[in-house]
Amino acid sequence: MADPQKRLETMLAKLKEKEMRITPQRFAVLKILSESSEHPSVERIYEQVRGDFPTTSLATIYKTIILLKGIGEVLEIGFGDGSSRYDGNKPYPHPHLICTRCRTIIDPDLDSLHDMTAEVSEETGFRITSHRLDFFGLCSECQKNR
Amino acid sequence: MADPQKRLETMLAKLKEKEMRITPQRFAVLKILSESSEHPSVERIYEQVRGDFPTTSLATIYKTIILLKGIGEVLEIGFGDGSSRYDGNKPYPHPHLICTRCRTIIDPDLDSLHDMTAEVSEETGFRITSHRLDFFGLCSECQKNR
DNA sequence: TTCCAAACAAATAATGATTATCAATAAATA
DNA sequence: TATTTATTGATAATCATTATTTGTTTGGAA
Repeated sequence: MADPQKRLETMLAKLKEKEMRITPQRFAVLKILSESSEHPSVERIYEQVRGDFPTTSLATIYKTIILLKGIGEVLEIGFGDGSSRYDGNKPYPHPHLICTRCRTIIDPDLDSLHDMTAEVSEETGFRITSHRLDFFGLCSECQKNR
Repeated sequence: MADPQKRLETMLAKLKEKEMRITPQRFAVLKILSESSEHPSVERIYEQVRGDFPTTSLATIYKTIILLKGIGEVLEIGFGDGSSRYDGNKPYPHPHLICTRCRTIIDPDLDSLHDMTAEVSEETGFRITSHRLDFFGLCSECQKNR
């Protein structure tokens, strides 16, 4: 998480540019996304927004997330099971390291990945638009605790 | 798909080893998985099995797939959306190249990936047990047809 | 071979995350 | 301020998957 304030402003600017309204509920979601490094779930965002706006509906969170996905300002990280988590700080594809026990997600550095896309593209003739690279395992903490 | 016959035998042997029954329905599912290079969906497998056993239930296909996942003989490939496809030929993690238009899945060669796991593991202290690498885009065919 | 217990199949109900619907509300525009 | 449009909140619908229930099949003991 580089600079939450700046990230928030970027997202706000993007919404304005697209002539979308910045409602209090949307603002709350954006704020949470910009400040979170934990890759929150919809449910988690929902709970936090309800802290400020107790009448907020879960549907509104979903709609806001879909909106943000649509304009490329949030990245969805789908687990193997149905559930998803969201990254509002790095909305472009990047590798994740997921602890299958405590569900922590961290973003490892991995430069070597960059060339792969070109390699695959050339090999197959695909025009590659996106990718997904996730590693699953146990974080060092969870390795200790049994 | 190296040798469907051999692959089928391997899966059968694994079931036997685990003292699980090889029922006609299960056999049909194994056969389809071993012969398919198309990475079929549950629904697709279901349709095919119904060709031979018209009374087969969708639940049976799901249960068989879950069983095979459990003993590591089939790999689930989850799309971004809810749907999944299955690979009974290479049941270990390997990269995929997915056409978002026609939903074709191919398995590119990509040796460079192998070292990544070690790199990430060392960098983060994770004990990595699995991974997932998927590229999304348009296959050459779909690039032509608009 | 017959019987029994365990594994399995089929049919269907339940689940649960996500999506759609729609009346009420809020914001933008004139 | 009146009008138009987007958005919200509440709730219903969807749909893939999972659980449940009941009846059937299987393999082994007697």
